[in-house]
Amino acid sequence: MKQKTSFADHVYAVVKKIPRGSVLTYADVARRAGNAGAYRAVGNILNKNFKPAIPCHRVVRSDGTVGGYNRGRAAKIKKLRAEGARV
DNA sequence: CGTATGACGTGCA
DNA sequence: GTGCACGCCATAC
Repeated sequence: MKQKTSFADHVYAVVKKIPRGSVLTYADVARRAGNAGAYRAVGNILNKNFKPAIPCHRVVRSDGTVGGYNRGRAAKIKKLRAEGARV
């Protein structure tokens, strides 16, 4: 069957399902996407295929640090803090 | 196909 | 606790 869903599509689906006030790590997203260990690709895909419908700002590093954001880490941190995330 | 890149993760000094 | 280097996987060229 044609795999219309690439790893990136899974990542988007997972990130889109992140509830407000919760944050997942890149490793977590990669695990849910079906490719644990591909946390490297997760960040890469989000960075190259950023979508406004995806709360990618809820994806942080395993350390709890924000990491990066196409709009600026400050905006991401501010958003996460507004939701109650610890950054 | 091979090389280069990256919003990462872990280990070590 | 901080900084540097290596390794990992997917995507782009």
